[in-house]
Order: sequence, then structure tokens, then C-alpha cells
Amino acid sequence: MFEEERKRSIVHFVEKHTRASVQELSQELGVSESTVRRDLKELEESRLLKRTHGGAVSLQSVNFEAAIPEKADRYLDEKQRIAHKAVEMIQDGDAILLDGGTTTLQIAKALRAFSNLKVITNSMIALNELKDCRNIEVSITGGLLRQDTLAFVGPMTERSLEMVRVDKAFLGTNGLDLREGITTPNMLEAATKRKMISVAKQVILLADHSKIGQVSFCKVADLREMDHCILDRETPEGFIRGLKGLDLDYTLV
Amino acid sequence: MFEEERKRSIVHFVEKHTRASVQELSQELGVSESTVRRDLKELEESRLLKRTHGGAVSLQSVNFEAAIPEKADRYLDEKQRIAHKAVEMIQDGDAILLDGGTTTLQIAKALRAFSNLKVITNSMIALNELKDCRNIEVSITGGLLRQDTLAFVGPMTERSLEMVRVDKAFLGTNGLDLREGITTPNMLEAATKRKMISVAKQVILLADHSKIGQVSFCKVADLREMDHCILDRETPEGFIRGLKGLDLDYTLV
DNA sequence: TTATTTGTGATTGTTTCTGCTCACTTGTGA
DNA sequence: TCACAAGTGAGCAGAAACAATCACAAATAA
Repeated sequence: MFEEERKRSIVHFVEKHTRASVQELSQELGVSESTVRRDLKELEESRLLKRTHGGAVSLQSVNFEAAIPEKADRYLDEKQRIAHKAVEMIQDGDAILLDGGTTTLQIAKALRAFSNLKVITNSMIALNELKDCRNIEVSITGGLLRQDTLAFVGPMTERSLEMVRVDKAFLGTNGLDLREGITTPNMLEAATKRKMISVAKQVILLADHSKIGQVSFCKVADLREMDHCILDRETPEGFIRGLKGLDLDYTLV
Repeated sequence: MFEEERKRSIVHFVEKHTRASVQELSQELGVSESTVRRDLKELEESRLLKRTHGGAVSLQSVNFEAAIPEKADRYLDEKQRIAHKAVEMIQDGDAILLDGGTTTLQIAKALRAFSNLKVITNSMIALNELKDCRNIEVSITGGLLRQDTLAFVGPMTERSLEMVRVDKAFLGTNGLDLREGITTPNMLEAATKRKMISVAKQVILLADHSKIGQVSFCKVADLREMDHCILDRETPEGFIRGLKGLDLDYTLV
């Protein structure tokens, strides 16, 4: 790797993570810490980043981090398995819709591998993940920013969604119950999800077992409106029997 | 193989792989490293690639990444003064529209001081700046992400904008000319700006002196459609006379 | 043909890059 | 506030890459 390329990688790394330690960079790039320091010094001189004691930070950091840090995310492992299955269902050339939430975020992280994809989402975090993928066309729904989830909701979101038709929509949820169907605590969010369902050829619901049996304030849809559900293998027996009873397509991962 | 052919091969190789070492090229073309170096030197002089220690890299990849940060820094001081003036024009309770670009970004940075404000923008960078201000209600227009400017454009953006009416819109531009009016290089962007103008009670144009006299590919609007212009004090005399001639309201900062 | 120019490869001294060491500075927690 | 760990910069040395030069061969011109 040339010096030029290395420096560009550093800037890119710092932009992406908003920060980077000398150690990290040294390992990441396979060069000594001396070299990293030299590079950082020059990059700072050309105003491409700001040095700090121990590393560097991005100058104009556009970085939308989840309110819940990934490590603290409960059921992360389940979510990743669910996302992995979801990605298997996507084909190159698809137009897909990603709902907000931490489960769908895991999908976004895995999308880089595709070479031709249209993605539309209402999640700032998912967008952040995809913003530098040159081979993915990313759109966002407009709307009002919910500052706790960094997702957009509201009439503008619905209006934006009216303009698109997608092959597959991947929906997250707060509650999932055989009788009450899919529910979430927020009215605007529920309306947004309903609209998402209506613009997708195929709707795929993602939920780890902690969501099952939960019923929240606002109803989004009945279970039968889903085309497929991806659940984890700790899903209670009873719920699975219920799904079979509804003749609903599902996968356990 | 003639020298010309060889040089073209080199450029082609570098473009294709985004990089090439002297060794690689020497082997690939069956000539000595001396020759490769000579060629690279001349190719760099004719600006067909960029030399590095050990080889060369494609120009495209260089420009891509340098685009944002480099642009951000030029005329920063002017932009801050312009933004400062713009912020003075905003009142608590206003609904304002922020265009994308680095000048309007400076406005976003200064908005934290307000206690009650509705902001709508198509700029991911501005959104980033405002996302954790609890006293500001931030909305974003939907749309397709332009990965180089991190702004949203396109039909979805326009559709979102149709849903709002704002007190003041703050517009940036690439080109500003007495005869040709306001112009930008991107068609979608131009359409977005036009829509912005149509939903605002008052349109305020922001431009540092580097924009003046510039004419880009797509026309956004005539100068007379602006309600106010904020320019810096290095704006050429002739341009200011022109503004007066048009009876246009302006401020120099 | 002969003289001259041009392009190329080899050689050589010089420059640049990189990792290491070590003395010094900075940040942190007791 | 002090001590200690972590991070830093300067200098050095080896390796790699480089520019300059020369020599030779092929193309061109006389």
C-alpha cells in the first residue's frame, strides 16, 4: 500500500468511526505506530482530521450512532442471526425497505456485499451505515426525527413512502402476539409501519423472542398480513403452533 | 509497442486498478522500471494520474474523497460571518428551511441557542448537527442521498417539501450571476432548490464571493426571486451595483 | 552509407520511507 | 499534587524507490 492510499484509508477510517486510536490504525493498516503518527501529523496539517492525544478525531463528523450502543443491545446475537437470514432473502437488483430499529440495522450492516441494490429506510442509523456504499442507492423517507430512536415518522414519512414500491420490506416491531398482532408504543410509528406494509410486494417481519407475547399501545397490523416471519429458535412452542394455525410462513434461526 | 501505446496502457491499468506499483507496470508492459518511472513522470505532468512513492494512483479516487473536507474549509471565515447574519434574521418560533451545503451548515451550528424552532432540511450534515437539540424540532425531506454532498435530492424530496410551509428558507448556491441568476451543477439539486423557494414566505440567499460570477449547468431561479441576499464584503463592486439596479435587498458581512 | 536523434536499460549516488530506540511530555487516578 | 503509565517527537539506520547519467541500439535524416 502506498503512502497516499494509507493516508486516505486513515481519513476514511476516522470519518467512519468519528475517532481512531494510533494503535487501532497501526493494526488496521499493518504499519508501525510511528508511521501512523507521522501520517496523522500530515493529515492534520492538510486539515483532514484533528489529532488528539492517543489518536485522531474526525473534523466534520456525520455519524449517527444508535442511542443504545451495540454492546448493550440485548439479544444482539439473535438479531444478527435474524438479519443474516433476512439478507439471504435479498437478491441483487432488489428494491428493499428497511424499517427503523436495531434488528434492521443489522441488515444494513450486511448489505455492503451487494453490488446493485436500492434501499429506502426511515432510519438515520441505517442510512449512516450505507451512506458511503457506492453500489447501493440509498433513499430516506422524510419526516420528523424521533430523537430517541433516530428514525423518521409522521405524515411526511408516509407521504414519501407513497412514492415508492419495493420488492421487500423488512419490519421490526415492539410487540408480537397471536391475537393482537403487531403492536408498537408510538402512534406515528404505527402509522408509518402500516404505510410500509402497503407499498411492499412482500413484507418480512423480524422479531427476537423477547418481543413475543408483548402487546403495545398501537396496533400496526395483523400477523396474517405478513408474508414471512424471521424468529429466533427460542420462540415459544405455543407461538409457533399459532403461526402454523394461521398458515403463516416463518423461519427459525 | 510504441511509447504512446505504452503510456495509454499505463493510464488504463491505473484507472482500472485505482493504483499500480512501478514493479507491476514494469512486468505488465515488459519494460524496465526506469522507463516506467519516466512515463509516470510525464503522465503526471499531463495530469492523467498521480504519482506516489512506489507507483501511481488514479486521479478519480483522489478527487472523490478530497471533495468534501477540502471544500468545507475554503472561505470558512466568510461562511461563518454569513451564517451569523442569517441567524440574526431568525426569531424564536420560526419554521425555517435549510438547504444543503457548507454555508448553511454554519447556520445549523448556530441554531442551538434558540429555544423553540422548527427546522426542516435536506442536508444530512445539518441534521447531524441538530439531532440532539431537544428544543428544536427537526424534520428532514426524504429523497435520494447524494453521496458526495450528503444531501437529499429528487422527486421524493420535492414531494416532502410540498407538505410544509416555512417562514424563511436559507439557500446556498454554486453560481451566482447578475444575468444568469442562481445556478448549480446538478439537475435534481436545482429542482429541489426551486421547490424550496416555492414553499417559503421569505427566501434568503447565502453566497461568499467565490460564487459570484459563476454560472453552472442548471438554472435554479432569477435573482429577483430572492427576498434577501447575504454576501461577504469582498463581493465585487459591479455585482453590488447590479443588485441595487435590481432593487434587491442585501447585506454585506 | 553515415551522422544524428530518440528511446531504452543499466548503473550509481541520492532521497524518501519506515520502524526502532530513547528521552521527554501529557493525562490520569490515587 | 505527585507518580506512573501511556503517548509523543527526534534521531538514526536499513531498505526501497528515485533521479541523473551513461551507453547502446534502433529509427530517422542527410
